[in-house]
Amino acid sequence: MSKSFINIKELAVALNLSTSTVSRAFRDKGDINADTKQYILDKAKELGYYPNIYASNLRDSKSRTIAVIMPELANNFFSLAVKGIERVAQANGYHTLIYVTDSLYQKEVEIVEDLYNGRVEGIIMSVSGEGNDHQYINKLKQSHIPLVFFDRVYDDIDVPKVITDDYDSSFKATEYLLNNHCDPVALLVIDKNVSIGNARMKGFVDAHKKCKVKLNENLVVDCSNDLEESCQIIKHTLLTYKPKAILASVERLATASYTVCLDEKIKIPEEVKIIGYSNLSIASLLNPSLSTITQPAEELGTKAAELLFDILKDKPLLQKEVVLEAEIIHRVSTTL
Amino acid sequence: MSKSFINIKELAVALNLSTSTVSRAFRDKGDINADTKQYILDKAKELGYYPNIYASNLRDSKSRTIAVIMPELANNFFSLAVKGIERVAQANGYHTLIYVTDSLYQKEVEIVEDLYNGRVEGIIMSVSGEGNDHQYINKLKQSHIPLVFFDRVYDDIDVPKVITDDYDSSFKATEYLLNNHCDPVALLVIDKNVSIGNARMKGFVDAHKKCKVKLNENLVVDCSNDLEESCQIIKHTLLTYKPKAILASVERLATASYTVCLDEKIKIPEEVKIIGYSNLSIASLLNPSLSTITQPAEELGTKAAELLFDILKDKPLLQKEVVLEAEIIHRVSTTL
DNA sequence: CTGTTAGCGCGTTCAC
DNA sequence: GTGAACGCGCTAACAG
Repeated sequence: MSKSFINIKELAVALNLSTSTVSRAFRDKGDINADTKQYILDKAKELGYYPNIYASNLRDSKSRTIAVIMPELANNFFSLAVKGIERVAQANGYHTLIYVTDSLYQKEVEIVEDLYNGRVEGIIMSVSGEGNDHQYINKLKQSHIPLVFFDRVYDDIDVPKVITDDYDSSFKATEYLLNNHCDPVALLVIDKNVSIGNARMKGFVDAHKKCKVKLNENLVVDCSNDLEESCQIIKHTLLTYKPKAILASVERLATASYTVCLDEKIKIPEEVKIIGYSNLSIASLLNPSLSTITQPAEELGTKAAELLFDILKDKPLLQKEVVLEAEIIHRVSTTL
Repeated sequence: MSKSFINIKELAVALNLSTSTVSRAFRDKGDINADTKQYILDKAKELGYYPNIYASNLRDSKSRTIAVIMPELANNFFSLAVKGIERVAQANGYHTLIYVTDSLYQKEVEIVEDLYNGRVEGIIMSVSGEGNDHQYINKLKQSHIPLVFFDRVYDDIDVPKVITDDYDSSFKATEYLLNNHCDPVALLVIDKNVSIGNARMKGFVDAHKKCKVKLNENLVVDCSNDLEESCQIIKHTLLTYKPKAILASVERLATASYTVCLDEKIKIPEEVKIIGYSNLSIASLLNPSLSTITQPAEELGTKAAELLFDILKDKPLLQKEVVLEAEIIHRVSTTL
């Protein structure tokens, strides 16, 4: 840090008091005369003294800082989630570090490893590396740094999780489509292996079973993080398999589908219906208005942060897993 | 922080070496035997030793942390900007703290004051409190903590700024509308006093002068941070003054205008044209597609972060003020 | 190349 | 109610 102008010793000298007395003035135990305390505080303000946070951290083994690690930030879902987290942290007098992995497992590992040293008291994470080794997470336990997952989780790691019931929402959305003559329906995912993609896929598959509709494997479509590439894949799917409906597992793929349909002059919802997981506040302003499965993103973040602070405060955890409800909102894009 | 299992002393004992030798193994000066270094690193890994970051911070007066302070996070512009900042920070081996003020001046002051103590080496901020006292910013200088403004700035504070030419883009957009028989045109702002709102208003006013169109003061409309309230205000403006065009100074007000027009069955662009400052990636998917003035949000963040790191590295600053260009994209909502 | 020593700034004993 | 002294964990001098 850039050196603050004055430290406790200098302030003590200026006040003709001991450093311990000065220190006491900044803590809130009644072990100091009210007058001297005020005297000290006034002088401190005058001289611009602020206790060095890192010395305190070292002394107390407390950093009052948490970390949020997520695959991306610049999207409606994650920025809302972080907003919720930051708000709770601020309310608890904590600071919030953010780390974006760009969906890269290796980056996630590096970031977490950089946190073993105690920089933060706790971590809230939405994961990037399902299908990879997760042992590095366990070292966190050794360092006594609590971890809470939200939305995208590792099922094989036993930490508190805050999620929405992706299986259920996907199942319901798919069932709705199948029951309304939208066979075949295509599922667009980013990564089948990620917990989210996985649950949403299972719901999709099981809805087919329930509706006794045979599923064409080619209609579970792995897209890309790259928009251009995804559009190509979607276009190919649309032209080749002519699905009557699309279920997009992330917002980006829903809007990409719109773009493709616009380009290819495929009419929504007449020729293809579209519904997608999305936190777009203006879904109703799209052309046509987009049907959405909307997760309570901010609440997810809030809840995850609250869980983390419960742990930090040694409160007994009521639930290891919090499942919030997603809302399915049918708009014009799935109108029959 | 939660105590890491083992400290340097214990590791040194386990290795039968001195702490300074151990310390050297973790730094990258060539002042240690390669073999002993490897020996130490191996043992460290085995025992799960990680240098305590706060002890290092204290020792070196370096935190390798920066702060981002902004009015809001959950919107396209700011989340993109933060993405850019975080990326640069990560590339420099720095950590990024984020703070959201909810556009509250008082919160901004509290947050900044909480940073005087040297928690961070530098601050990147988009401000919330134009029209208030900014003296508290100057204390940062006393603490030698560099500050860079982006997008929303205090003109009376002399620190590096990364902005777009809001006056220019607003002028051009307004001029376009006035030259195409869209008189009167309404300007929607959140806060006339904020630098952004101010520059965008000046451009708006001056375009009227240039086009020799008399400006109705009632058509510079102060909206709210609350969506519902803003819609009411916009509706009132639309019904009372019947503007032929709307220039929305922030994305939220553009989409709110769409919502009002949808509700009131006012046709865009036939009855009213709409253009807005926006980073919506799907502006072209709206009904009708939205004309936008788009700022290079991520680049703004990137540039601000680069400037800050230049300062931290004592590089000479080439420019006190970086002005990036916004792009005006006309779509259907301003079609004549 | 390695060990010894002396703080970084603060907060908490324990005396007085 | 206040001060002296120690140590949190680490690293930079300095010596050897």
